[in-house]
Amino acid sequence: MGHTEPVTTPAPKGRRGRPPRGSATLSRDRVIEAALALVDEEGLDQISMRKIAQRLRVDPMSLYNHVADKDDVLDGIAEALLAGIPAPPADGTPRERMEGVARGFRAAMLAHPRAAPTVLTRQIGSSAGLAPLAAAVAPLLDAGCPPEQAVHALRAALGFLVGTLMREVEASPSFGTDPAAGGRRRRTLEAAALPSLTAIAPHLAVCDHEAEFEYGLDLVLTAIERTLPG
Amino acid sequence: MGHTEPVTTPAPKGRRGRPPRGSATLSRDRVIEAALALVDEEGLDQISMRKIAQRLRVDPMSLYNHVADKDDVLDGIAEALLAGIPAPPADGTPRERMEGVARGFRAAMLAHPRAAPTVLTRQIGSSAGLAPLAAAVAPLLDAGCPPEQAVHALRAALGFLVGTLMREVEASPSFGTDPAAGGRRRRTLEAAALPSLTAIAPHLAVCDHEAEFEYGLDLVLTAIERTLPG
DNA sequence: GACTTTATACCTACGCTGTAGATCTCGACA
DNA sequence: TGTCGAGATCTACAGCGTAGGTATAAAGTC
Repeated sequence: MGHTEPVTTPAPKGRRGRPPRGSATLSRDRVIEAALALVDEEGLDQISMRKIAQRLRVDPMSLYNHVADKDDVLDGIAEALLAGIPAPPADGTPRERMEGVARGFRAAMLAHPRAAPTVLTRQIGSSAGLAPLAAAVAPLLDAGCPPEQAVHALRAALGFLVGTLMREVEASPSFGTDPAAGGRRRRTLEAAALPSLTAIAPHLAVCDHEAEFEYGLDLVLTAIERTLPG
Repeated sequence: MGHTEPVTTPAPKGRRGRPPRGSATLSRDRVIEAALALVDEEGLDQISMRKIAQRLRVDPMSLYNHVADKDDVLDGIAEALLAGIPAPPADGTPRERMEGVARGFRAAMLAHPRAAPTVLTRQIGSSAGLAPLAAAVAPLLDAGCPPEQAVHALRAALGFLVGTLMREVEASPSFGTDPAAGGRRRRTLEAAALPSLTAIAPHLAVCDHEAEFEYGLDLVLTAIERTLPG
């Protein structure tokens, strides 16, 4: 019960000014780390500059010494997630290498599902995503694919990845996956008048994300493979 | 210059209570229509209950007689967009019919690009999306595709659609499309150290969304077609 | 050592947000 | 005519992002 504080007081009881040398100082990385932890726990829409500051036991305005604004924090979170993509193996068939990048990307997003939309739903201004991008094109170019076509293929594949991962992290339309898990009033697909829907309804009700991902990835990569010369 | 009002006053100068018979009354549809118009003009992140009310010349709290909360408004916008998908032709090859649904979906989203994320980035609790869904599966089932596989194909295709449209409406990672258009500090892909990137950089700089969409759609639908029996 | 500069922390305050709760006023039904 | 309830307004609150100001100690300069 020791000392009692007004509960809203940050921490070092109002000591102002530059912190003395020994003390743990703030930094952009610490801010973003705290923000990410908060997102993991409470969700993207629940974070606020004030809560981040509270977690760091610091005044909210102090954050602005290390971060431009809230948007900058979200950018930082996105960078952190992208940095979590493992470097893919440089050997193997082109197909295997592309699968490696795709799976690495997926794994990085699923490591922080609630934060994933920072990557999937924003323009990323950072260069953190360039390495995986390069790793994804390289196999195509190595296989003799003309650059222009490689870009087409890349965009198609990225489209699939983004859309599919959005569904996995429940940030996207999903029709019937996981009843009761979705927000609010998830109605039970009364479908009725639409015969083709009643035919597939039972299969819509289940969704093994991993299997679904692999199915689609195979579809897309096979299609891309077929456009390669030779 | 007639009558001057404090500018923040809604409209009928504070008349309280149930509106007299002749006057135009509020309704859920009117609220959502106004909200959609506002999103079209100012963007999703700029709308607020207060601005919607102002546009309707009504007190902010009046909206709550017709709408549960702000989230409900966004749901309504999503429904409105989905309702804009034209009914696809019921004849033609399976391929043509699926293309029809996909293009209709795209057209409906591009009709309100700034509102599109309400559809693309939320779980939709409404049945407004069921008709297009049914229209998309029907060709597969008609072609003898087993229901389970049809669902896999559907999910893969939807993933591609969502991801690609997110990029088109600039709500998603896009690497280098349309320089200067993107938010804030769109850096010029200094890439440098990554040779495979410098090889494709010029092609990353241009992006014809329509062509890109058709390329990917062809890729995906061809792949799906190949899994059909016969 | 003394003086200045600079980085970093805190504090106050503003305008905006979503919305709970109370109040008023009319049309509709008894 | 009396009562009721739907639908509008008004007031108010807690929370948000952040502009602007102030204090303090470290680092740089002589």
